[in-house]
Amino acid sequence: MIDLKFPDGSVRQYPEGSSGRDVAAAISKSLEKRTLLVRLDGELIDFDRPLWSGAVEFVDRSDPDALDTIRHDTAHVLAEAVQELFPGTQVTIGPNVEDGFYYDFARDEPFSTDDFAAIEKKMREIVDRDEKIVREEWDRDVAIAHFEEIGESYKAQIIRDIPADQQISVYRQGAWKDLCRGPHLPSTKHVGKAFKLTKLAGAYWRGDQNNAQLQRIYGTAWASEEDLAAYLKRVEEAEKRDHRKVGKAMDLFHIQEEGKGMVFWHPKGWTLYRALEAYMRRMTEAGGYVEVKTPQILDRSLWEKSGHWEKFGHAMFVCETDEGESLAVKPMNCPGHVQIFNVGQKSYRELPLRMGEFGSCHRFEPSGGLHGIMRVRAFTQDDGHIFCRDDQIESETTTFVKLLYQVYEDLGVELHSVKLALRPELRAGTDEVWDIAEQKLERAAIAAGMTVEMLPGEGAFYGPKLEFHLKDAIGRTWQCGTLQLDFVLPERLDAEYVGEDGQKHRPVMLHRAILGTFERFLGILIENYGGAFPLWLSPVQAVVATITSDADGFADEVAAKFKAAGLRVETDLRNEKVGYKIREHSLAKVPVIAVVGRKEAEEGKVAIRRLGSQEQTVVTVEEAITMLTAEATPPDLRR
RNA sequence: GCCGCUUUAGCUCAGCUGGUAGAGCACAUCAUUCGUAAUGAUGGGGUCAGGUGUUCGAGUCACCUAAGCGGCACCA
Repeated sequence: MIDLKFPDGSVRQYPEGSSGRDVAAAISKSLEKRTLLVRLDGELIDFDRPLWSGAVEFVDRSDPDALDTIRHDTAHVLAEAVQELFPGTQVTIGPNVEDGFYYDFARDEPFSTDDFAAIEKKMREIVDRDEKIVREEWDRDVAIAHFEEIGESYKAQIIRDIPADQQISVYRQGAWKDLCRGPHLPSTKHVGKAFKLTKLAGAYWRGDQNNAQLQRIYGTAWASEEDLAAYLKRVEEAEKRDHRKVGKAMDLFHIQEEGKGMVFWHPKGWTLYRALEAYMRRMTEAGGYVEVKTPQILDRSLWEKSGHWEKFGHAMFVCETDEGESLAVKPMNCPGHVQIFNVGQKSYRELPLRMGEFGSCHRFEPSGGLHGIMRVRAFTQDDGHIFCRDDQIESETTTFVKLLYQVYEDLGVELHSVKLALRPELRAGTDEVWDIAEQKLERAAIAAGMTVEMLPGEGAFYGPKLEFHLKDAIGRTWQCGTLQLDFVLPERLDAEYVGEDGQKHRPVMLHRAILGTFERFLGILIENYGGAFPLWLSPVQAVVATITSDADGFADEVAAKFKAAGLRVETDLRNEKVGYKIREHSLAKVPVIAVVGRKEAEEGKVAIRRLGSQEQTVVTVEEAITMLTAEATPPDLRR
């Protein structure tokens, strides 16, 4: 007998070998009918799989765990459909991901998105066939031989790599079967039809570009048609906030063929950029940084010495002079900052020395990785290097994280996640140094109150790094802020200070950025606000629009007063109806429209209309200025 | 860089099975002076991304190149 504990606390005994279905059926017909999976001691298992003693819960369609399984099963249905329609296609892996799933196929012929309709149709057929999904446990050698025999070499490879002590389970749905850990739904009917294939992509086998490239089909799947429709609607809405669209519509910037990955900032975009830059300059100065400026191009020898040439030489823009010199456009600012640190003698009394630069860098990024202004070849980092002693790492980390949090809060962005990237395969520095660096950074992160996700192998070549990720409009995450601990560069570039003991010591270097790059961060900001920026960031803060030309003189007067008060203002004196002007400036996301007609001109007032509201507030010009300048004050200057 | 897709007027997009380009918005001119999300009329504007080929004839078909988009890989 097995003992099952139910959510209400009761414990009951069932015969050995009872499945979730047996137990549910004994309780009620409707429970059996709506249940898809069983949660046994927190682990999700098949409804028809024999249970063992533990705490049991029945999982129905509304459970988030069920949704993950629905997505995973949809991937299986996709694979079955594809193999039915395109014989000879090999299956590999097909996990569920956020909002959906994908499946990687190996096939000589390319798939096309034109195939999606036929595949979806076949998938619906499979759902209608209501194939039972049955778990089988196989012997490894039998499984390997079987999958080899049917030409599924990727599956055979996967089985070979499964640790010897692990059970090999195969799920059979109808005539189709797939190696899978499970769990799965009882039958294909339960997958439902709230799915849609969304995109087609190439993906390397096991994520390694030295391996074969597979064809990945992505899809989305939901528990109900309504959820699917809502999701598609959400995506559609999010796409409208795309920084490339908004950037074009608001005339903020453009990129053209002759400057791939390089941004032409237009007047409005540059105004936004400068508002952000001015804010960052104040924040970093207040944070105890000294600002510097270092050369754009430096001799190759310096990059060789720093180690960047070896690792990233291929991605650097290089110039050769007629005199035979070889120089590189800086891909980063660190070596330059060390040069400044190295001039003269530094005392321990000067540490921590926080050095900042809005450093314009260039990197020859792979063409396929470029993305709007988020991933570019020419960018400006809000870079900074903190030279400090070992015993200052923790407090400097805490101070930095505090500053970063303050900036993100001021800018209204939400931190998605913090990750700690650990030693990569190709790296500088000894393992002992890395042990210390990783340990120190983790401890400092914990001390700063962060929960961090570990990323083995993803660190910089000179040290581990903390990554601060933000989300774009459609949910992709981007690394923005970073804090990197570095024992290697000071060594390579001979940075030293005189300690309390009169001896020379190596400082530790903390590389850090809050925005990461202005380009990427502005991309995120544009998408987060959908172009409707808070007043202090808005490129055009107010438009003074006339109703008739009688008010032209007064409108100019109002605009002049706004401008004198520091507001970014434009006038709209065109011979157009006021409704037309309102529409146009609203679409242009101008936060404040000050309408003036004959009445306002006589009374010295303006009718203020805010973006997103139909309301009008009629106030004197002076009242408007007081109100708007207060709101247009950057957050750090209000404190 | 790799895989798939896309590229037509300043912008957003039509253009069927090949028969030498079209809409809306924008722009210009004229009329209209109007009270909070589109006033009307007229007009100008295109080497159909670039190239090569097939064809009597190519925006349309094939191939090459480039950029963009979606992923993958990369990301100091």
